[in-house]
Amino acid sequence: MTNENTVHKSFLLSARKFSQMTGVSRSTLVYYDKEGILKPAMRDKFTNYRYYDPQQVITLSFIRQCLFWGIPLSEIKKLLSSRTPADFKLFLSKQHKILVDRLRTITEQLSALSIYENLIDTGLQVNEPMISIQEMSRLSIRLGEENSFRDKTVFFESLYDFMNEIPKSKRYFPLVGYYSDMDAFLSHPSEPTRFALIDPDGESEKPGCKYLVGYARGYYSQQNDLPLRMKKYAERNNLIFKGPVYKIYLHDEMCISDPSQYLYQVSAML
Amino acid sequence: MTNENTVHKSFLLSARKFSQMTGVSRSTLVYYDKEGILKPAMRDKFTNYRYYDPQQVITLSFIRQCLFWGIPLSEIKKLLSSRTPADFKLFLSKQHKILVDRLRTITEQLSALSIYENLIDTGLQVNEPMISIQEMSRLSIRLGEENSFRDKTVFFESLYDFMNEIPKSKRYFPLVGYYSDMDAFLSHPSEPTRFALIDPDGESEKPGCKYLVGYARGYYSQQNDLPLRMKKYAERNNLIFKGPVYKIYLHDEMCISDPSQYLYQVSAML
DNA sequence: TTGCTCCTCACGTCACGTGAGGTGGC
DNA sequence: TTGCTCCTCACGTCACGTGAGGTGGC
Repeated sequence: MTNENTVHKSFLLSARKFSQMTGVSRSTLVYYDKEGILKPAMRDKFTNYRYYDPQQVITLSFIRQCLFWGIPLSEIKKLLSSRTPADFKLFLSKQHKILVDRLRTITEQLSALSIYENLIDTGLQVNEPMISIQEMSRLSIRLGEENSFRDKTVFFESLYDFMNEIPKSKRYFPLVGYYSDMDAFLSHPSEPTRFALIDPDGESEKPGCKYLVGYARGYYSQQNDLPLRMKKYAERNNLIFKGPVYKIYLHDEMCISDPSQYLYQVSAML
Repeated sequence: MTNENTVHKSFLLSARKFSQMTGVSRSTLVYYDKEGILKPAMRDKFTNYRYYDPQQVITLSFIRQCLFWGIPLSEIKKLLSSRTPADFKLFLSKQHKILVDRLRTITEQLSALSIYENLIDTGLQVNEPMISIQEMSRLSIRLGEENSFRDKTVFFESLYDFMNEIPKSKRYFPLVGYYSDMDAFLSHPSEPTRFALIDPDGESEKPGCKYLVGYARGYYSQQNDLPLRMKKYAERNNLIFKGPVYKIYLHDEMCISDPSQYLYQVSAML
């Protein structure tokens, strides 16, 4: 009897061995046993030890692969009991779509990350009080509708309208205030004509050309003397503003806790 | 008093409004409140209702962004209380690496998926009993060490050795049996000289050229008459085998429950 | 009174991980 | 007796979701 058992077990694997070979923890194996996902091929009648068939490595790798793809164990259980190549082909094409979606999301996230990294870097190197003429390169943006600023909640009402327009997946791109021209910026510096996002897939653009560029700190709806300083600078240097003005936050809520210290860059097209 | 309260609340947002504007559920907001992640700007003294400041939309979007990046709430809490642009830049570059890793993993998964989809498709269209000469295209593979097949557990011992050689992230690619030549395949059809994976990043290759191709069903270590049939076919047609033989499972554990029905393709280089 | 919004509190989820306490054979 | 491997069972985790039961102002 004992002999028979030993012979029988000789090609089976103990829980520890099975765990080591597959890289799946023993507690996970116990869990799969309890849930009926993967029962050991044999149980010792006296010690109740679990013994696995080498074949089961393959079932296990199937389970793990499905889990990686985000399929819940309950679904996997169904798949384990009945699958045909045709079924599985359908299933794989579903997974294919899911992975392509994930890929797109991550690519977008990486774009956003790079943009933020650049903005923060720029902000760290900036000479804040200085106003200067800069050749800036093209920037893809996503432009919102025109703002109305009807009642007292001014800034945020409009911002919400804008935020609701854009798909959720895009909301992590940095926010831009767009002013149709320098007059709009001068008369209402905290009320941009439109909101925009820096978005590599955006359909609008901030053109690449010469800009008059200044920096200041403050919260979104806060006012200061930057508009006037830029105007005076232009007058002294006989500059003429020929297009829209962009307000871009270099250091915003992502990296600064105190809203009064947000750092932004204003660039007015020349 | 009531009046003052109303005036005060006029620019604040009720829990429902705040939830709607941000797309974050109310139960999540309650949770963040309890955990001290995001406390409402005000609480009504009588009803205990939560009221949020429009500014808090921004803090919330920061939290959500971090969660998306896989940062636990406990970490986010720390980040919220103290962050400088320089800190945050470091933090972002960490996240950058994580995202690049995820991207690579998903790209690999997509490759594996496409390979499986192709194999399954091929298997569905195959005329099983037929042996034929086919021009096959090049295939990147990852070749393992030579097998020894020392004791009784033959097939699986060697398979484990091979599986342990390759990184875990690669283990989902389809398995291939590699035989150094036709004689090796004929004498030990269930004991490949080496194991291999179909892997686009593999350093070895199954060359693109003419092969004698046959199909059969059965489990990994199972034997049948395919080797002999291929040999006879070659003799009748005066074919000479000039290189290794590859055994590729078209339908394996991924799509068939019954191991005796696994479908494989054997291609012998001509 | 009814309907509305919001509250608190307890429990569930999902795929495990982590001990505590016990067992059988060398 | 000690050390080893394995067992079972209960509870924790993490970021919420889901009710149950209650409240205050129109």
